[in-house]
Amino acid sequence: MNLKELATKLGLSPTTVSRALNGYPEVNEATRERVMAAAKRHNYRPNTRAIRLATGRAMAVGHVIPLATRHEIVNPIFADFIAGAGETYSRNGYDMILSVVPDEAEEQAYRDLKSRGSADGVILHAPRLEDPRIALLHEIGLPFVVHGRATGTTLPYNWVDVNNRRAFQRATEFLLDLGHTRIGLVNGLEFMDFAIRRRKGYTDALAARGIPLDPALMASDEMTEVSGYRAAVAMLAGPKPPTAFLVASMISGMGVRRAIEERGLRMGRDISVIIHDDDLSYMKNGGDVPIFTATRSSVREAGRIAAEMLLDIISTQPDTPQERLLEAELIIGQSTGPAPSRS
Amino acid sequence: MNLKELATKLGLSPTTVSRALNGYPEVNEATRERVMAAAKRHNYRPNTRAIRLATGRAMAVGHVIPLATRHEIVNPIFADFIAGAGETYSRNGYDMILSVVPDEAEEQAYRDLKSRGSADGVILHAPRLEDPRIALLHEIGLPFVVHGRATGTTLPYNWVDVNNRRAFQRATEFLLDLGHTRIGLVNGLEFMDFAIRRRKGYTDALAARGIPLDPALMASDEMTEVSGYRAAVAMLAGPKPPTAFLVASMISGMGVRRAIEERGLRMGRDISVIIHDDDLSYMKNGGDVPIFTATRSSVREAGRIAAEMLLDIISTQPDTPQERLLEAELIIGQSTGPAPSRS
DNA sequence: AGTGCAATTCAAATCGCTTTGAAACGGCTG
DNA sequence: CAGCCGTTTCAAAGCGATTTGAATTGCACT
Repeated sequence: MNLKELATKLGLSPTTVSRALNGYPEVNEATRERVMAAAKRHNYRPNTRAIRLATGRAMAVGHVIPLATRHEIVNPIFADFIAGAGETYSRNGYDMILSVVPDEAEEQAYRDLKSRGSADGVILHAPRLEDPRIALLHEIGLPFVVHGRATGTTLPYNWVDVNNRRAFQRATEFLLDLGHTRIGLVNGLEFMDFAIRRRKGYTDALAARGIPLDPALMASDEMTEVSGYRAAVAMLAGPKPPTAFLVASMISGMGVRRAIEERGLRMGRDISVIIHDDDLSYMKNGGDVPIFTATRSSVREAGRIAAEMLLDIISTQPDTPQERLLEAELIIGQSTGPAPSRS
Repeated sequence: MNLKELATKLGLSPTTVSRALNGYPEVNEATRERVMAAAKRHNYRPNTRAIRLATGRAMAVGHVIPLATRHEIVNPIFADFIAGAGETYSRNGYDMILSVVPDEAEEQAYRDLKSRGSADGVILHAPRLEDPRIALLHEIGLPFVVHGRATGTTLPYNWVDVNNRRAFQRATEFLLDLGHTRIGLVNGLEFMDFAIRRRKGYTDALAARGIPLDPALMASDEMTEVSGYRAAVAMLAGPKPPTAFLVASMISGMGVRRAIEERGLRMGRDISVIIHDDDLSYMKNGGDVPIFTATRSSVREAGRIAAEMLLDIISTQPDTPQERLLEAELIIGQSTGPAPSRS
C-alpha cells in the first residue's frame, strides 16, 4: 500500500494525502480525518526510502566503531550508551546506523556516511587527546556530538561529558579524609581524554594537601579485569604499598579486589577501593548497599542526552557549540573505610 | 557530484555510466575504464538513498533490541555479537540498523522495518522457549537468522548457535572426573533457550553417572555479578555445600568467586569453578593461563557467521533452512582441581 | 453581476539512481 | 549491396514520496 494507491482509494491527489498525513495546515480538517482513518485502516506506512530521497534527509544517525582488534574499544560502555541513544532515536523516528570498521578505515567511513548520504549526523565515541576526527568531521561538514571531550582541540565542537576531573578529585579527597595518604591510581589508557581528566583530578587533590606523587602508585592500562589485577598486584608488592585504590571502572575494580583478597587482605577493612561506576545495566554495583564506593554516572543517560542534542542540532543548526557537563555522584559502599593505623 | 553530472562531463548517458560502474557486461571496456577513472577523480559516490529507492532493496540489516529495563538484555554479549556482524556488513556494503525499543513495541518494530522498507532482513537475538517472534517474522515475510535456537518452535527457521548442551555436559563430566559429585549450577534465566540447553547438558551428565539432582544446587537468574554471588553464597551456606560450580558467564563467575573467597576458601583448591566464556573482547579470561576453566565460544565469531548467513539468504533465498552449530572448546584454567577428599 | 481573497485541492516536477526497450553503428555474410 | 547480427549507447520510464505553482471553489463585499 503506497501513497498513490491510498490517494486513488480516497479519490484524492497524492499531494493532499501527503499533506494531510504530515500535518500541513492547508488541508480541510474533515479531509484530514478521512485520510488519517483510511491510512490506519489500510495500515499505510510511508516508504522510508522514498521519503529519504525526496527530502534529502537520511533520518538516521551514524555511530562509527573502529574495530581495534587489540583494544577494548568495542567496550561495555558502548552497549549502554547505544541503548540510551537508541531510545531517543526511536522516539523521534530516526534510525541508528552502526558502522563497524577496521581502524584504518575510520576516516573513510565518515566520508562515506556523508557523501552517500546515509546519515544526518554522527556521535563521536571515545575521544582522545587532540583527536583528529574532530577536524575531519568539520571538514566533511557532518554535524556531530562528541561523547566526552578532546583536550587540546581548538576547533569548537558539541559535547556531552561527565565531569571526570571533579569526580576523581572528590573521590581522592574522600580517601584523604579517611586518612589514606598512599592511594593507588588504576587508570584507563592515558591517551583517552577521560583518563587524562581523571588523573588530573587525582593529582590535583593530592597536590592540594601537599602529598607528593609517587609514580609507583599510578598505573594506566586498558580497563579489563586482568589489567586491574596486575596493576594492584604490582602496587601491593612494592616497598610502600597503598592503603587505598582509585580505579577507573567496575571491571578493573574486580581485578583489584581479586589482587587484594589473594593477598589475604580484606577490601573495605584493610584496603579501601573507589571505582568509577558507569551504572551499566548488566553490571550493577550491588543491590541495596553498593559493593564498591563509587563515583557514579549513568552512561545510558549520557547516550540519551547526546542523542537529543544531536537531533536538536540537526534540526535547528545552532551556531554556537552545545555543551553539557554531567556531574557524577559519589556513592558510599562497602569498599571504603578509615586507613589502618600505623603499626 | 551525482550520476547525471558525471555523465555530462563524460559526454555519456547516465545509463552507460551506471552500467560501467556496476560492472554490466554490455559496456565497452575502454569506456568503462574512462568512466571508472572519472568517477575516482571526481570522488563520485552514488547516493544510497537513490539506489535504495530504485532497487527496492534497503541494503541494511536490522537488529531489534527490546529495552527491558528490568533485565540485562542490553547485555555484554550483544556488543561483541554486533561487532562481529558489523564487520561482515561493512565488507558487503550493508548498513546495520539498530532499533532500541520498549519491550511492548518490539512487534511493531519488526513490522515497521518491513513495511517502511528499511531493512532486508533481521537477526533475532536472545530466543526464548517457544519464541513467538519466529512466527511473527514468518508472517511478516522478513528474512531472518536466529542467534540461538528456540526450543518448542515447529516452524522452520535459520539459526546459528553454540552447542550449549554439549558444552555443559562436557564441563560437568570434567568435574565428575575430578571427583566432584556435588556441583552447583549457577545458570542464566531458564526461559532463555541457551539456559535450558545448558541445564540439560548438566542434568544429562549427572544422570549418566547415576547422581541424583539436588534442587538446592540449581540456581537460575540474570547473569550479573551480584546474582552469581548470591546464588553461590546460598549454596555454600547450605547443609551439604557443593565442591564445584558450573557458571553461566564470566560475570556471574566473578560473583561466585567473591562468595568463595569471602568464605575464606580458595577457588581452584577448595572449590572448583567452570564458567562459560563468550570470549568477549573487553572481558578476557586471563592471559597466558586462563583464570577460569571454561567452555569457550566466541560470540563475535558467531556474529560474523550469522551475518554472513543472513546476507546469503537475502541474496539467494534458499528454500531449506540454514543451520550452523558451533562447538565450544573446553579450556583448562586455574579454577579447577580435584575434589577435596572427604574428612 | 463582478471582483477579490482565503481555503482547498491538484498536476507536475523533483530527488538520483536503475532498468527496459529501442536506436545507432559496424562488420560479416550471401 | 541489402540484410542480419552483435556490440554499444541512449532516451525515457520507473521507484514512492515531497513540494512548487497553479487551478478550483465558495463566500463576502462592492
